[in-house]
Amino acid sequence: MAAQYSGSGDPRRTIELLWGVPQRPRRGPKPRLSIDRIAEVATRLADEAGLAGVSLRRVAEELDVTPMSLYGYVPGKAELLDLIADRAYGELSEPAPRSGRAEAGWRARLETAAREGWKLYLAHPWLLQIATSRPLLGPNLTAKYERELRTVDRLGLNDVEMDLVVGLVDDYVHGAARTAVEATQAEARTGMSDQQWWEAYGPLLGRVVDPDRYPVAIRVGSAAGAEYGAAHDPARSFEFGLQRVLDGIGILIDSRRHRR
Amino acid sequence: MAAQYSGSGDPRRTIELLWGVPQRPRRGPKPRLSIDRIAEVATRLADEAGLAGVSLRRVAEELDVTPMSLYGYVPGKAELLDLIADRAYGELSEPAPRSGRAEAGWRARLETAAREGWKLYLAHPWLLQIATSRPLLGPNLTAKYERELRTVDRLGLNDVEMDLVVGLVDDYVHGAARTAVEATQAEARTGMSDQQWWEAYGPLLGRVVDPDRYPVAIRVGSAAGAEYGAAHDPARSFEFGLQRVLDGIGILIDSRRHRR
DNA sequence: CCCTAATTTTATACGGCGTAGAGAGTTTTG
DNA sequence: CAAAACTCTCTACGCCGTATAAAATTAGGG
Repeated sequence: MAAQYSGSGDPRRTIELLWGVPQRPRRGPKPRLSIDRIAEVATRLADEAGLAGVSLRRVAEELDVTPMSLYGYVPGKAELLDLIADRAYGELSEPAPRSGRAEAGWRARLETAAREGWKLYLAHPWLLQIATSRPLLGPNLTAKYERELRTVDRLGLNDVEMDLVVGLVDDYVHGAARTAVEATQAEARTGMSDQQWWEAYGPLLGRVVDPDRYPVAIRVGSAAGAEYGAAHDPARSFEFGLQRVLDGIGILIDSRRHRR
Repeated sequence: MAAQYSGSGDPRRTIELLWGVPQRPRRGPKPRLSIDRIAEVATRLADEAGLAGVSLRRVAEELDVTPMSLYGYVPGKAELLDLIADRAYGELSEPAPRSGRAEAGWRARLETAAREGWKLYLAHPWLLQIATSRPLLGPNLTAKYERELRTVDRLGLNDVEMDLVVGLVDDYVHGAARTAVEATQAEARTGMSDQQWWEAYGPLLGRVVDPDRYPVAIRVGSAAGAEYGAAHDPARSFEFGLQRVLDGIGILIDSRRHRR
């Protein structure tokens, strides 16, 4: 899988598309489709078969329509992907109201936000592959940013630090989710469990690897494999890493608090 | 760009390919190419034009050969991508010798390892898009794992914790590098600087966004934008996040040390 | 009411992709 | 020197995104 192209067309149209600016038709035949139905189908295809399963031709077929007719609704594939990405972020909950006293629960709130992102990526793994260069800036991704910022508002951090903290958590969640999804998909694609795979090809690997070159890797790899019952335990890795990240953020927040 | 497929073929062949197990030809004409030359060209194309710029047809053309002839060296495109990925990881330095006293410098060592990964991803952004489901397990990625594990060996962490710590750092570096690369490529693709982009489309965005819904995002976004002189400052974000991650890991290491 | 302008939808086509299959050419072995 | 083993080429299939032009459909203005 590869990060997919995105947003190559006219940004003006893209923005209008994402934010649902109504279009102005008067004269011609009434449209048989809607942007929503198109996005819905594209999302379903992506969920079922990954981004590779989303082609304009397939989407059109599902809607009983010529491929080219989609271009009346969407400037191109890149914009369609942007659209379904932002829609997917819309599955996240709305921002909690801004509470008065923020001090207490920042960690629980930030943790919840991170876990929601994690779950979303596992539910729609293709999200991880959609390149959001030019930060997408759809309504739902913006809402996610807003929600995450609120978890660290009024803690003594300045605005730039808030942005950095949120960026750190997002980067970590994205990276961890990617690892998890790849582990999952490997099993789905090869039809072998981790254990089967290692039984089948471990010996071959053993014959080819020089153990003197990778002593720690071999030791740790086996220990981890034994403990997980697999090569990885993505959920556990995520939780472990999240706690460390939050610990690190906690140090920063404490230092800012004591300074006041 | 999309996370690209990887490793769909026979794992046996893939492993042999990655680890350079010599093939056994006796009879036929001598090969006009080599796996190395093919990988070299593919890497160059990826560096120049991203993964999308790598096609077997283009690689073949560069080598003055029919596309199909490549199949004599490589089982398919997926394996070729696996191959150039592992080769790229080979640009990283060799593992430092395992020092006797490890206690002191774990933080500097881990920091260096993280920064090397970061630099590698910026040098070969397509690495971020190659899906390493079935953890690739080439010699150079294994060496990277070994090297990173050694930075946290003999600090009181058990083997599983060492694996988790290294995984955390890798996930974070990957996520942060992805963000950085996307920001960079956005500028390259649109031919507009961040500033130009915002000047051109900011007003449109302002007309379409409900400011009551995103108060904190708007405040923080502007503050961050003003400070960075752009929408993001990826290098600064990376350094900031890395320090927080290391702080968090430090807490864990301290707690384990005191327990002994 | 009908013609015309605006709009949607279709048909066809181009150039790209990965790779299957069959055959031609080349080298070594018995 | 023939045959086996191997490399390489040719052709072809079914995908892809989308450019272009023509056909079908609707609404407004005279």
